[in-house]
Amino acid sequence: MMIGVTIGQAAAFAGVTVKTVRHYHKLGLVAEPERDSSGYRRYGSAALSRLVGVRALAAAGVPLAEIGRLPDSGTASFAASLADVERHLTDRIDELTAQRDTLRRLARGDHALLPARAVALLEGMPGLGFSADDVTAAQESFVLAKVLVPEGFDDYLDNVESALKDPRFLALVQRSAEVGGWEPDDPRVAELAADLAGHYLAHPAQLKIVTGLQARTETATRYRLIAHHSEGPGTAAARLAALVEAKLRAAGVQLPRPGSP
Amino acid sequence: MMIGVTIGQAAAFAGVTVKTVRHYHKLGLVAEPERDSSGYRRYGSAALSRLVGVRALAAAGVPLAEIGRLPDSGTASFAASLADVERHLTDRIDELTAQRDTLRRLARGDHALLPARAVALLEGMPGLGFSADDVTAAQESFVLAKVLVPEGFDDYLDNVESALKDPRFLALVQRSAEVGGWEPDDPRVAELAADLAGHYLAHPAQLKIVTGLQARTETATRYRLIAHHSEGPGTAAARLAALVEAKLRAAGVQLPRPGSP
DNA sequence: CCTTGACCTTGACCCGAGGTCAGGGTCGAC
DNA sequence: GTCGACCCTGACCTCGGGTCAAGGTCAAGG
Repeated sequence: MMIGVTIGQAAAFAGVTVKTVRHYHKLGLVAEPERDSSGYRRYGSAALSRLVGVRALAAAGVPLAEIGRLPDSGTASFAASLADVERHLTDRIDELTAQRDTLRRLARGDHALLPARAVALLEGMPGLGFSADDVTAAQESFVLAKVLVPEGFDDYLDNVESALKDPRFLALVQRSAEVGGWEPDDPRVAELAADLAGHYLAHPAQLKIVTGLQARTETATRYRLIAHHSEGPGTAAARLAALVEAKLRAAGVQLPRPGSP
Repeated sequence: MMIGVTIGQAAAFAGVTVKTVRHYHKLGLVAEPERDSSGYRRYGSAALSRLVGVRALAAAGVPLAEIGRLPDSGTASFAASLADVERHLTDRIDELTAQRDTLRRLARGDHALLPARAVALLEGMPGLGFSADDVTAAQESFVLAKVLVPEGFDDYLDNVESALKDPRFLALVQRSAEVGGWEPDDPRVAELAADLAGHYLAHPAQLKIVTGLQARTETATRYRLIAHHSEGPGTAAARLAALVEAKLRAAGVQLPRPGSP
């Protein structure tokens, strides 16, 4: 007379796998039942009942460790424990919902989670004659500026927005975008550097694009990461930036120097 | 001239821990940057930019393995991958929400997720003179019946509901509930068994409480698990059940026997 | 020069809730 | 006696890092 069902049947009744039942035994959530002569576990009604109860709690999201410590069903502290689990569950749901919202922004091309104003600036660039690579480079610069100097980012966007309304500045920026294809010793580099420095010095409000961030960062390292982003060493772009900085310094503008604190 | 920032600074900028950055390197999500003379990693703007991008995706719930396989940002398949992740996220949110609902039912004393009718029956028991232990035993029997013979559970509840409207049957059930305190050889056991069997045979509709489940389960094992739940071997309850079954069988009622298939 | 404390290096083990694989024993049916 | 389905134990895998261990490097202060 075989008494009780085997582990496979018990698992099927409770809607779990055999492995799961053994796992519950190992964690002490369900007592190990008697074994028959061949060493198989045999489950009676009490064991099945316990297994179903544990399963109901586990399916409701109660962590297994919690189930092991749970007071008797029906008591007040039992209800309190469940309320605790429910809070935890709600937090997790809120977290995932926030993640999903973030993901939607990311998928909508709201690249790298920049604020709406920055996205608008980037989206206007192709209409002003900039290439897709230019847009990408500008976006990366925005991301870096936001990450490295978050408290100055809004002012930075203010400065860029108003400067781009000046057609002479816009023309200079457009010439600068072409520097990627030049040789470092191209004579146009020095010429453009002179024009840029001259423009900045003639329009102090626009000079703030360069100096505004620096006033906040204090450390040269961050400034250099932003200002010299996407310049390979020894390129025409690097030489252009160095020339402009030198000219501004010569005119008395304070700029961090490589290696200074 | 130290070029680039250290791992701690890069991690702080991206809002992650040092360990996390190294983890990303190990997974190949961010290329290992150059090392300085002392072997420290030095992060330039490109590496920082990449780190921030990876972080944005990870914070949006994209699995790290997915980030590694992700096509270039901006392409159609990139958006498709993100949509995939979003579906996954939504599924998880739905799952957790369902868990929370289940948990609320469990916490509200909606014991073991029985249907409303079963809960109503259990809640009516104390008013009929049953003890808390009796209610618990009945609840466990319900749970077992539901798990072992789900398709017959509704009919079973029908039978129990209508039988309990018969005051003579109710009186018998109340006497049966006291059997837990008796000795197995108590003369009242045989007396009660005779009364129970007589009542079942006189009221075939109520006999279905015993035979209805059996007609569906087919296997003796399941029937015995339900019918003989909460009877320790050698107790008065077990003897009572055996006597009732014997009398019913003698009257021609088909009941599974221990050991039959 | 030496120490102190903060930072960096690699490597190994830990969490939850089981899944999967390996190697072997047992059952009922043919 | 042999097949397929079931059972046994034990060890390793997941995922996104956290934590610990044991040691090297750096800048500042005495």
